[in-house]
Amino acid sequence: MIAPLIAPKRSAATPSRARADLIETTAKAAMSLGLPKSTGQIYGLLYLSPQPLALEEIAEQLSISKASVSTGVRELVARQVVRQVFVPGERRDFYEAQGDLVEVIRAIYQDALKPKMSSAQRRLSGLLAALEVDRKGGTMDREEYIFCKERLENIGRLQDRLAKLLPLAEKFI
Amino acid sequence: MIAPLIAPKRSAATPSRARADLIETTAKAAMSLGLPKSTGQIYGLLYLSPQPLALEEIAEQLSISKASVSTGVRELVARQVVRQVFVPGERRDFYEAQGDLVEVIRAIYQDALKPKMSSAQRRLSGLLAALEVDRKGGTMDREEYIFCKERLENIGRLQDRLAKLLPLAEKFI
DNA sequence: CTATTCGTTCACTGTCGATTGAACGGACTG
DNA sequence: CAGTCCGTTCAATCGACAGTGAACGAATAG
Repeated sequence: MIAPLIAPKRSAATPSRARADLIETTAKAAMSLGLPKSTGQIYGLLYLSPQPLALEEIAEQLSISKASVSTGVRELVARQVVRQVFVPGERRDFYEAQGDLVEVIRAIYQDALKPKMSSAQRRLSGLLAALEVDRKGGTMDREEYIFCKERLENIGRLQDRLAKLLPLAEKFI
Repeated sequence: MIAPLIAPKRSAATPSRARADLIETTAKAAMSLGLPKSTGQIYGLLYLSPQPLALEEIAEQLSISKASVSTGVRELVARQVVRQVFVPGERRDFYEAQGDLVEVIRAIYQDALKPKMSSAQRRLSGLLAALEVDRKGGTMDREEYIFCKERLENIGRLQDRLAKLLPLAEKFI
């Protein structure tokens, strides 16, 4: 391939203000959720793209490496926040955002929050068991034992209420 | 001060299994919330302590530096998750955990979630304004404009529903 | 007034993870 | 069968941040 004398300097395609701003916003949102910044950028770009985008197009427009896009997109697809779509006559993979944000939240809830809730329940049982061991073992005097048991049971009550609230909230949204 | 020939090797006070487990749990919880691990450990320790603890006692029992405890405790007090209590006849500062976890959640909601919601509302308005600029400026064709506007308005609708849900959830808990 | 006790601040260090370029493997094309 | 085109993986790099030790300042005790 012969490069033109004066490089076109394609400054990451159309520099739309609104797009740039949303991408910045989703990037920060991703970071505050503990996800890589680049992953948030990818979702922001796709969310405002009428057509599905190929891996390399995403990398170009965001000025990040294909490698980052590859891993980021995989994460987003796993979380059902981005879909891979087949484009006839194209060999590359194309991606589009899950536009319905309610579905996004629902997916996060099912895949992340819900499992955490039940694992937390199990862990609390383990803690109460460990507390019994401590009492029998004489590591803890009676007064202290009662205090700790009370506090641990408070956690349990909160978990129960949260477990009831979350499904309700899911319906409300 | 003269050190004893054989150091007592005080292995961080009473090694209660239940305490150690809860501390590990709160440490992980803190990390998954983007807070330092040590901050979570501090709250876990205080949550199961019948008496308020001094700064140095916390450092000893957790085997972390006083500096870490100082900053961690400050953060926790700012979030109203730990209280500083006055102990008569003691010069040192003592701390105890806010035992009512519902209050903890309420404080987090008031100080973190609620402000984020309203800032998000403002940011969305800015995005819609930027979109108008893009249209007038010819950066974006009509079809694309309509698509983007639709998507941004979807975000707005979701924000509205969340803004209604959160206060409801607060009452339910 | 001097010495000691406490807590905070600050510069530094080590660690962890996001990002990248390069190499690789697989699938289509000519 | 070469020659591309794509996507993934891997080692290396870089930056950010938690954690530490030491120095400092304030408050109290002797």
